[in-house]
Amino acid sequence: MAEKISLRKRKKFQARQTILTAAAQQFEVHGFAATSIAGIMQAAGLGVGTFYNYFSSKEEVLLTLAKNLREEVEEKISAADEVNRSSPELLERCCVCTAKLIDENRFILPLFLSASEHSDKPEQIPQSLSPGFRELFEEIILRGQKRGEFRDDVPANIISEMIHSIYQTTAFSKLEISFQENICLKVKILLDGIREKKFL
Amino acid sequence: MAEKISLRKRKKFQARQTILTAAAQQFEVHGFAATSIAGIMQAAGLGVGTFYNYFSSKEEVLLTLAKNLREEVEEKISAADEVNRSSPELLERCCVCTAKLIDENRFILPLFLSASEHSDKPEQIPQSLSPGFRELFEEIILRGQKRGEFRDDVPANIISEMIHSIYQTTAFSKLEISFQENICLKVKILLDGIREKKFL
Amino acid sequence: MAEKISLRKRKKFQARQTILTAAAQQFEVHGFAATSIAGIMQAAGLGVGTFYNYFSSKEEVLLTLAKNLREEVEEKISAADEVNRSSPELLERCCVCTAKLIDENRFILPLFLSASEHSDKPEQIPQSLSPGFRELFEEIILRGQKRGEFRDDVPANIISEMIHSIYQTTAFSKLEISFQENICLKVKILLDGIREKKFL
Amino acid sequence: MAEKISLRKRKKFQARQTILTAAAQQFEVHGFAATSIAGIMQAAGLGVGTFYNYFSSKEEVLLTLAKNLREEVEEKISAADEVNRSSPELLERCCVCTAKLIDENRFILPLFLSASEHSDKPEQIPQSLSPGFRELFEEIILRGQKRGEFRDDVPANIISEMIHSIYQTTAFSKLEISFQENICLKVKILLDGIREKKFL
DNA sequence: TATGAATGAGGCTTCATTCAT
DNA sequence: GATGAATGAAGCCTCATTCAT
Repeated sequence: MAEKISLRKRKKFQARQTILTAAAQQFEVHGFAATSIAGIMQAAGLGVGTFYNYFSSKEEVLLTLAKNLREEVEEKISAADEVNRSSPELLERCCVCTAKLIDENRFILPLFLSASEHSDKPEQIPQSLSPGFRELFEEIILRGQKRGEFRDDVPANIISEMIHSIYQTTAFSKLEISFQENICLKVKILLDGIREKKFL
Repeated sequence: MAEKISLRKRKKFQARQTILTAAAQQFEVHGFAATSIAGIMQAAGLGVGTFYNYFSSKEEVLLTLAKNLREEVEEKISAADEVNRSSPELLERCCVCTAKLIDENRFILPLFLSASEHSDKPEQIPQSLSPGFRELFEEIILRGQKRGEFRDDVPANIISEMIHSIYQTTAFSKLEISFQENICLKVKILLDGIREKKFL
Repeated sequence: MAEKISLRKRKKFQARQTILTAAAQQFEVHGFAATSIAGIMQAAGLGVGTFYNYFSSKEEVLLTLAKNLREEVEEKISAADEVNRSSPELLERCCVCTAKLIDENRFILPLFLSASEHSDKPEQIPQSLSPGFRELFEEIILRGQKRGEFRDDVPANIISEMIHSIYQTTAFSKLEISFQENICLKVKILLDGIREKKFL
Repeated sequence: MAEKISLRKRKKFQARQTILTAAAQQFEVHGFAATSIAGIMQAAGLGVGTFYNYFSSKEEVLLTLAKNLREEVEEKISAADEVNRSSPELLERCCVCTAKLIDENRFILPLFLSASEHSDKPEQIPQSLSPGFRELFEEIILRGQKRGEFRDDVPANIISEMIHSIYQTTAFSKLEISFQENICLKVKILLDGIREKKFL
């Protein structure tokens, strides 16, 4: 009986996963606005009605995809934080590994970021993704500022917003350079820009 | 007769203006996707059909709004360029006055920038706005690199993309600081980050 | 004064004519349903509103075009009738010269005939064209039947309807033969089919 | 499970049928152009959106109706051809039984024939119906010409076009005679007109 | 009389959502 | 839980028609 239930749960989980994957692919190909629920479910090889057993809207799917990504990022960052490093070093590492993850799920971040502008229901797409990133970065910056490793004439939240903006736009970049390299260069500039001058 | 025609043309121009303004306001309030043509025209106090006497789609309206803004920005930047200044100084000034203009038309830039990525008719929203900005900045940066005022281990187009990203995201910022101050702080970081080290 | 009026009238007549010609051309190019009043007036180089000074609907324009054609045909047929001929000869001549006229205004007949099917206001397109033709032919046939030149086991109106049908479909023919030759062949068959057998 | 599916499929088929019937009726009453999809679906007692589950345009509906009719006609004609007959006899029989079928679906043929010429989307209404008829008749005529039963100074395709025209116009006839009788009389004339003279 | 901008009814089409199976 | 046909609201767009100039 217990097995039966767990089997059922696994199956249910599977369908959910299938939908998420199909949605991700459709979003990537057609963009958020141009993707219909019918399209997702066709790509998923499931009936339209099934969608509503798992999600209540396209927005929720996107949110879920984004949350998954965020969780992965958080995990990686936490791992990076465990070793004892200087704040600039830590920040750089975090930026690099975040870049790697976003690169692997490239479409999600930009989609999410722009979805709020392009959804019919913008209220359903809260600022719940960004904080995940931003707060993590902000914490590192704050610590660095306390330790005197980063300049403190610019608030930490501004700096983390700036990091955020780098990811966002770079994901759309048309320049002939890889996403990760592009990020690295920008992070280098930023790090040089926020390093406390007396350390130079 | 000539007056008659000019009167009519003036009226026609006015109607166009009315629609643009109403559209801008609706875009700002509801976002691009959630704004319907009927909504725009209702806000404009005109019949739905009238829209099509002036524009052929919502995208075209957005494009027009954006083009108008870009032209203003270009003009200001050209003016700033005329005086002889150091590249960092020039860049800062341009950033500041661009910020001022964008601030006055805040909703347009982000809308445009994201619309180009995620409209149903992306082909109708070309990259015609951004270049206007980016190329201007890129030129200044290139000049500064040649003069040895800016670091040249990071390509100019990456840097101008970074500036671009600052405007884009800051326009969405939820932080409790004015748009222009926010931009100023970020530009300060960026300038410090790209200044040639030997000058320090 | 009289001249002024006549000048005005001539002008008015001219505008009307311009519209008719433009409409004919547009109908020919785009078909009846796909032609808009705006399109006609643009082709005519006149303002949209002007249309309503002369006609009250697209249907009326078509009707006018058709009526003009019919009048021409009637005239020719009357002329042909004046000389004394046998009925078959007369009928053949009439058919031939009708074919010639229709050929010169090819688009009108088929347009008219099908417009009744494709207009939103079929009630406005009466059977007022066909009678013009049909009655003329019917008269000739009736006379021929009375004289014993044509078989009379088939009613004259059926025969004239058959002639009518020949024009109608031949105007649409995709066969690689000229309209007039095509008509001639069919008329030959018809004449052989309706000739009183005792004359053979 | 299999039954479930078949039940649903049966229902789906029924809905399709309902729409076809309703469309046919609406076309007959209001004409093709004046019939709206909303009108069809209201007549069908179904929601507007449902239409698009089955057809993609009014044109497609018409095409389907016409194809159905053509198939029926072809079937009948093939059957008539199996017995050994003289060409004139065969042709007459075919004409008669075609007339019967068209009579039962009177509105379809003319609609189709004219729609193909004057729809907004003429490309969607190919010459796929007429050939069905015309080619069948043409074959019979050709055979008759080879056998010396029909005159051969008029090409077979002209003659079959003439038969075609008879059906087309007679379907619109306002004469006070039944469709089938009307056709019969005209076919009699045509047959007399194309019979090889030496047989008389 | 000529104009053409304004109008809104009306058609088309999409699609999220429901619900009977 | 899975299905997919049915639904109708809602958006888009066209165009005949009006009317102030």
